[in-house]
Amino acid sequence: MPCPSPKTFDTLQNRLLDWCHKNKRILPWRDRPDAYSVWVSEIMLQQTRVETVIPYFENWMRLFPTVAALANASEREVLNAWEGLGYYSRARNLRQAAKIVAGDLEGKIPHDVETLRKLPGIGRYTAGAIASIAFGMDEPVLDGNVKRVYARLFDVTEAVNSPKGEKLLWDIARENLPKGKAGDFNQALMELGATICAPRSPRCPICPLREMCMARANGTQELRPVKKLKKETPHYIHAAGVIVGEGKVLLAQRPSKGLLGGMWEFPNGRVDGDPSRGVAKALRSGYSLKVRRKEALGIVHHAYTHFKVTVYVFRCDPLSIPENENLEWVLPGNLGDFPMGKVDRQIAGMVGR
DNA sequence: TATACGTGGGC
DNA sequence: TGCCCAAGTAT
Repeated sequence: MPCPSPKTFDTLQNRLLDWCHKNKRILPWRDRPDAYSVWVSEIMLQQTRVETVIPYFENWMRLFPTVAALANASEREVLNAWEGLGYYSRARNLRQAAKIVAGDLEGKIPHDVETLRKLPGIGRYTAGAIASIAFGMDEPVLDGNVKRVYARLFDVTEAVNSPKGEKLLWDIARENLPKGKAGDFNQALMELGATICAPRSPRCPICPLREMCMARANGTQELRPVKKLKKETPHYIHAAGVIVGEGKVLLAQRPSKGLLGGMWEFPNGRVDGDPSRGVAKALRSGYSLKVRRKEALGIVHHAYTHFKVTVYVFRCDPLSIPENENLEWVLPGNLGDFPMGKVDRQIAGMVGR
């Protein structure tokens, strides 16, 4: 009987695991094997770069070191810690989920994907990531990195953001999962996608999967993944009021759902023509505020995912302000206590100048 | 099933 | 400058 050659073990899984063991980046959550750290990092990393997440993760762990600490924190504290990270429903969902774990699950984070997925903010990807990385379960993950790696490696021509493409890729991810090593393998796949198999200019010459990728895909790598295109974003004109009375400015809290849910803002609204003519009307129709426009304070441009805005900012005098729990007079020095999106944080910087 | 949801960096 | 992209989820 012939002796098995080393090539016998030279599988996709072994190549990737071996490469990752030698080349993986040092990341703060990788020093913390506890499930809560994995959970928090996975939520923060959704649609967000590693370099952006690192300082937020470290600060978060100082403020909310355990599930119980997070469950006992206020929404305001949590949103303040999240400010600047974007997709703020992640923060509110994470806090809600922590309350469920602390209150209904004896403080124990579920090990299985079915129970994990019942928690707000945990979808198919995150459930697989927590189950495999934190608890050693044999569960696949499929994120943007894994989609790209597999789309190139297996020359997937179906759009990766179509239902058919997603189903195909989840099947591929499950079929290729090495039993007992799912956590390390999933991370290796994502690490490869992030550092070698990049969206643009993939570093194929130094890829550990080069031979098998070339053998299967034969030069189509740069054409993958295929994506359905998205539509263009509209551009809106807004007017915002810095309403000053008795040394304080008026802030409004946004509804808990939708854009910047639960965050605070300077009252503002969309205007059609000249912003200086439209500002008072916009604040009256949007907030029932009656104000008199004074001087212009500045202009803020911003691009959200689905639209762009140009915001004209005016100082205003209050004429009639309703009693409303979503409205609050704030000393300029205390504006930092109120979680805000980027646009309103910039406007806050204009106050007092 | 398509769309909404933030922000920052690269080219 | 403008567009693409990034460890997705909820509705």
